[in-house]
Amino acid sequence: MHTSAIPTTSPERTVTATRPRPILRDVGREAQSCLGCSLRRICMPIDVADPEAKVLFEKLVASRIRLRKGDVLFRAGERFTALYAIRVGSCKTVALADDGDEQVTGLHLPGEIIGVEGIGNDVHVAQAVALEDTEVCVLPFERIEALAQRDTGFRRRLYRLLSSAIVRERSLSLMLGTMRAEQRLASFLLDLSSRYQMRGYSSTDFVLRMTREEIGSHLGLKLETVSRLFSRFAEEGLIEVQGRVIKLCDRIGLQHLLAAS
Amino acid sequence: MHTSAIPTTSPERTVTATRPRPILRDVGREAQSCLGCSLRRICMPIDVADPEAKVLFEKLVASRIRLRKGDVLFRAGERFTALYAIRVGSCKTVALADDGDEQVTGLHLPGEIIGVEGIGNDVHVAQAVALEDTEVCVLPFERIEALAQRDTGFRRRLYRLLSSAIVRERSLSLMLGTMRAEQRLASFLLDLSSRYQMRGYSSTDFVLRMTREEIGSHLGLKLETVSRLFSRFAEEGLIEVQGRVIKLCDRIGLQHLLAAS
DNA sequence: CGACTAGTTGAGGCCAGTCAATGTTGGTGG
DNA sequence: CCACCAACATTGACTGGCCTCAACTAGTCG
Repeated sequence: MHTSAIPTTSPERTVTATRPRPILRDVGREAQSCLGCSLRRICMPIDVADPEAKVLFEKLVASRIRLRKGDVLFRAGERFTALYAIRVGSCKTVALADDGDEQVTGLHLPGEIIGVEGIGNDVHVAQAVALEDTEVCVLPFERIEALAQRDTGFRRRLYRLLSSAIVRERSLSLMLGTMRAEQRLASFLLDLSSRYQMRGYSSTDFVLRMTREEIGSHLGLKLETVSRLFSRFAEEGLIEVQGRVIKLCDRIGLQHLLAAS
Repeated sequence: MHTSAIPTTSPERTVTATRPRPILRDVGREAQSCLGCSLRRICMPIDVADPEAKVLFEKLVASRIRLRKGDVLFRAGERFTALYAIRVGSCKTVALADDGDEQVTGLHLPGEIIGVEGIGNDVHVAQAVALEDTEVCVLPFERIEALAQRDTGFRRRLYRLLSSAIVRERSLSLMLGTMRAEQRLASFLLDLSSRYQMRGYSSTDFVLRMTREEIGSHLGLKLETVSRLFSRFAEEGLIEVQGRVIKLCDRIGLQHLLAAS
C-alpha cells in the first residue's frame, strides 16, 4: 500500500531546514495497537465495545515511520493515503500559496494527528516536516473508513478531529487578524506551554524546535521581530531565553499582554 | 426537535448590524428534497443509489428558516444540532476570542453549508448572521449521521465538506500572515468574483453585502484602510465602486497585485 | 427635519518591516 | 582537540504601511 507515484513538486522551496533528501517511507518497524499506547488518552480517547470493531481498532496502525530532522512526511500535491499520529518528536505543517508564499500553519506534538486536510481531497494541500527526530504511526485511510463505518464512537472521534482542526485554523486566523506582534508571541508561548503540560512535560521549561524564522512564519512576523520580542520579554522578566531554551517566568504577565488591546 | 435551551451569550457584541432581536426559528415552511434543488450541483453533488439511503437523502432537510438582515442563525456556545445550507441570500460567520476580539471568518453564498465547526463539539464556536434576507435549509445532525453511516458517497461528501473548511480557513491564515493590505483586498474581490461566477452570476458586477468594517474585520484591516484601497483601486482603473456596488474592470491587474511581493 | 449609520478623506504617529553588521552555536574534517 | 564554516540569532538605524484620530459627506429612517 505504498504511494505508487511520488508527484512532482517544485524543487524544495521551504522556509528552512528542509534540505532535499530522499523521502523515507516505512522503516519496517512492526505496527502496534493503540490499545496499549501511552498517548492513547490524547490521541485516541475512545472505547470500542463491539468485538468486530475492536479488531479493526487494534489494526488501525499499519506501520511506523521514523523521520530525522528535516525529513518530509508528506508534500503538498502528494496523494492522500493515510493520517499520521505523532508518537515521538514534533512536526511542522507548511501551507504553500500559488505564488510561492508559504507559512507554517501548525506545530504538532506527540499524540496529535496530522494530514486531515487531505481527507476529502485525495490530495494533501500542505507539507509536513519533522522538526527533530520523530516517529509517527501510519493510519491508512481505508482502515479509518472501515472503522468509522462500523463504530459510532470512532466516527465521533473522526468528526472531532476534523472540526477541531477547523477551530485551530480559525483561531490562527483570529490571531493573525486581530493581534499585535507581542500578543501573538505571548499567545504562542502560552499555547505551547499548556500543550506540553497536557502531555506531562514541564509547562514552564521547554525547548523550541523551530527557528526564529519558522516561528515568525507561523505568527505572520519577520524573524528579526521575533528575536527582538524574545529579548524584550526577557528584559521585562516575563521569560528567560537561551537560544531555543525557554523558561516562562511570569505566566500571568504574558496573559495580561493578551488582554491588552 | 427544537433546541431546548438557548444558552446565554454575552449581550450582543458584534461588529455591526446585529441588533438584539429574538431568534427566529422554523418559519414553518415545508421541507423540500435536495433532489430537485437547483443548487444541488454546488451543495450536494452526490448520487445515492441504494434505495434505503435514497429515502434518507430525500428527507435530509427537516425545514427551512427565513432570516432577515441581521438575524442570527446560531451563536457561539449554542448547542450544535444541525448544519445549514444557504438557499437564498448570504451569511457571515464571526469568530469570537476570549478577550472579546472578533473577526469575520467567512462570507457564505447560496449552496454553501455552514456550521461544520460544531460537528465534533456539540457546540457552535462561531456565530452566523444573515447579511441580507436569507433562507437556509436545516440539516439535522441525526439525519446526517444516519445517512453518513449508510452511504459511502455521502460520507465522502461530508469529509470533503469538513476538509475544505480546513483548507479555506488555512488560506485565510495564509492571506493574513503573508499578504499586504492591497493584496488582501484584491484576493478577496477575485475570490468573490469566481464564487459568483460558479453560481451563474456575473463575475464582474456584484453587490457587497458587508460594510467596510466587516470586510476589514475579515481581512485583518481597519475600515478606513479598506475604504482607501477601494478608492485607490478605482483611481487605478482596476475597479469601479459605487458604495457597495462593485465592478471589476481589470481582473488581470488585480491578479498582478497578488503576484507582487 | 434631526439623528444615525455608512463611507470618504486627510494629517500624523507608531509598529513592524527592511537592510545591514555582528555575535553565537553546532557540526565537520584535519 | 581545535579550526573552520554555515546556519541561526541578535541588535541597530531607518523606512514605510497601516492605524488612529478627526472632520466631513451621503443616504436612510422615524
